[in-house]
Order: sequence, then C-alpha cells, then structure tokens
Amino acid sequence: MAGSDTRRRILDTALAAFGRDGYAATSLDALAAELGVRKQTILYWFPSKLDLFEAVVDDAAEGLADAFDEAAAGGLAGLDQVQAIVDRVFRLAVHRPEVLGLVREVTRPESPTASRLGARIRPLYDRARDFLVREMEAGRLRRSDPAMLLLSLYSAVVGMVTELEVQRIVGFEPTLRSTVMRRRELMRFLRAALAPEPSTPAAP
Amino acid sequence: MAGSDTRRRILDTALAAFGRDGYAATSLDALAAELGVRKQTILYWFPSKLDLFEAVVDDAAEGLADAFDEAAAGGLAGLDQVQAIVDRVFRLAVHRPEVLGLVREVTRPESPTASRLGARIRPLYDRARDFLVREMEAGRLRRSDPAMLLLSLYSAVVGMVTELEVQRIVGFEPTLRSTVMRRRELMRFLRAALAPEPSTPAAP
DNA sequence: GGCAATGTCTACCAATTGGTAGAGAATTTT
DNA sequence: AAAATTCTCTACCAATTGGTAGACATTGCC
Repeated sequence: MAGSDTRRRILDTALAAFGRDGYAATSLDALAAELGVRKQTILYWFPSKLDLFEAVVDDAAEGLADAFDEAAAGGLAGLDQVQAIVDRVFRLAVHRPEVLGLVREVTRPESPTASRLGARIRPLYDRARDFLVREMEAGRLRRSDPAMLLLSLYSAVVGMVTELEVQRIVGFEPTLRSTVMRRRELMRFLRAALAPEPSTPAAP
Repeated sequence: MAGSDTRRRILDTALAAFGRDGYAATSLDALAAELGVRKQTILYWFPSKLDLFEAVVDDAAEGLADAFDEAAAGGLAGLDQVQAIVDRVFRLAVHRPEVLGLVREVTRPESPTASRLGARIRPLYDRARDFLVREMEAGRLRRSDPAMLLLSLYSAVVGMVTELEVQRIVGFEPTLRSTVMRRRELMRFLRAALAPEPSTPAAP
C-alpha cells in the first residue's frame, strides 16, 4: 500500500507547486523531480495534468472545509464564533500560504476550474451565510449584507497573505510582529463592523 | 514611424495577456496571433520574452504613477486627498483590471521581477508615506502607522477587483450596483479609520 | 535613381511540454 | 509456487516553446 502514500505525496507537493508557481509554470517533469519519481508515476495516479490540478483543488477545498468545521465545532455564537473561524483560517493561511496561492490561481478571470472550486466552496459559503443571517436575526450581530461581509472577510484574509510579499517588494522584511499587528487590526475592524450595539463611548 | 506604433500595441496587448493569463501561460505565438503579426516582430522590438515582460511591468508602473500624479495634482489635503487617490486608483482597477492582474502576477513569492516592480513603485510608496506623515502631524489625519495603512489600502483595492471573480465563482454575477456598494463601504471604513476626531454621535 | 536604415516576414532549430506504450519489479491472491 | 494485480520504470512521440539567421519589402535621404 505504498502506492496510496505516493498519491498523497503527489497531491501535497503539487499543491505547493501549483500554489507557489501557478498551473502553467509547473511542469510534470519538475514536479516529478521534486518528488524523486518519474513523471509517468504521476500520470499513473492522475491521468492528466488537468486531472491532477482538479484533484489538488478538491483536496485544498476539503482542507478549508475541515478548518471551518474544526472552528465551528466549539458551538460558539455571535462574534466569538466569527473570531474563532477567522483565527483558524488565518492560521491556515499563514503557515500554509500555498493554499491561498492556489485560491489566487483559481480565481483568475478565465480559469476553467473556477466553477469547480465554486462547487466545492459553495456549501461552506452557504453555511457561513446562514450562520450570519441567523445570528443577525437573534440580535447577536449587527444587521448588514451577509454576502458583502463574507467578501470583506475573504479579501482581508487573502490580502493579509499577499501583503507579506508586497511588504517584501516595497523593501522591508515582514516581521512576525507586523503580522500579529495586522491580524489584531483586522479583528478590531470586524468587531467594530459586527458588534450588535454601536459601542458607547468609554467611561472611566 | 508605424513601427513605434507597433511597439505600443505590443505593450498594450502584452499587458492585457500577462495580466489576464500570467507570464508562463502567455506564449509569444499566441500574443502575435492576437496582434495579427508574427512572433519575430515581437522579438524584434523586445529581444526576449522576459525583456518584454519587464517592459510591460515598467509600463504598468508608469501608468500607476500617472494615475497618482493626476489625483495628487488637485492639491487637496487630508481625507479629501486620500479619497481622490483611492477614487482614481479604483477607477483604474475597475476598467483596466489587467493592471491589477499584473501586480498580482508580479507579487508571486518567487517572481524574479518582484524587485523590479519594487524599484518602480518605491518612489510612489515613499511619496504616499510622506504625505500621510505630514498630514498626521498637521492634525488633518488621525495618527496611525502609515505603512500599515498603505497596506490596508492596497489590500482593499486589489481585493475589490479579485472579489469580482470570487463573486462569480460563488454563483452570482457581480453587478455594477454591488461594485458601487463595495467602494462606498471602503470609503466609509477609511473615513472612520482616518478622521482626526472620533466622530461625535449625530444630533438631529 | 541609388542606398542605407527600418521593420516585418519565412524558414529553421534545440529544448521542453504533456502524453502513450509497454516492459519489469514487487506484492497479493489463489 | 503460479498467477494476477499493483506500481514504477524506460523508451518514445507529436506539439509547442522561446529564439536565431537571414531574405524581402518599405521608407526616407542624398
């Protein structure tokens, strides 16, 4: 049963490569070399490069879904639940940036796999949306457009990862401290946008 | 002098193609076909594909700089100036998304042209930073970390464009209305984050 | 009209690409 | 132990890639 281990390794390495370099810039030969295996072994497990990519997308979507499930398992409500999920996705995004890189790759305007990722992500999206609507109606979250809110969250998380590279481009190394600061800033923004009551001025 | 017109056309078409499909997925042959010209014509004007890409990056950076200049020419101060620039960049991003696509392409973790874009963008960044610091010291903007603020702005604008595709993936066509709403939301956020005084509760 | 520069083309080329065919181990089943 | 299945390999292949060499046309200059 060493085979299914090979399959697993191919998926992981391919996820990293596709997420880092993109689909077109990743060749099966290079991938195989990185795996210490021949290209034909990859083509044995996945009949074509596109099949491999789709499997990788499915795999990544599953990983995302698991992260959500884990964060939702606590049975929290309102803002606490929101924060738990954001924390979890954030953690994933920071120490496995390839996943976000893959999302970025798939969200290219003409990507043929876009609809595929859409199908995989859609249930997550619906769940999140239902949750928000429910909590808003229960008065635990401020009323707002849930779709817009979810887009903001997506943008904030993806932006965070991307910004690390932009920081580097602009000339300074991204530090752990700056990352932590950014996350705190995001949380502050979310609380402000979502807290059910307009926060009353602090009294001493 | 039809030649330099060709050069211009190559640059424009290449910007669109690189921004849409990425560097690796854009072949010189395809580009030439789109231009109604032979590949060798492209290689006459730009000695290699990488040279072409670098020229495109420079060109895009110049376009961004021009947009900034134009928005800064009004000589506004404080929040008004911020809003003018955001409006301008936003406009560019919405009706020429390839430019943002190119930025996204260049900000890949391993991109060899990252430092190149960095060098071109750096002056813009410094100018923006100086402006923010100056206005903060003059009391026209609330004090905060200018670098962080700029990253937020970048993330918000890039996110806006990306989200159009994500919306589509999740299943509904992005409407003009939703785009306008998103921009308004961003502006509201910015004003809240930057207004020098915590806004006093509205009195009737 | 001759001539040089400019610009676009045709004709190739070596390397790389994703993919096929099938041999040969290794492992499992009988 | 024989047979069948599972897995990885070597050997190719056609198509596409970025790039070179040089012919051919067009234009502006003398």
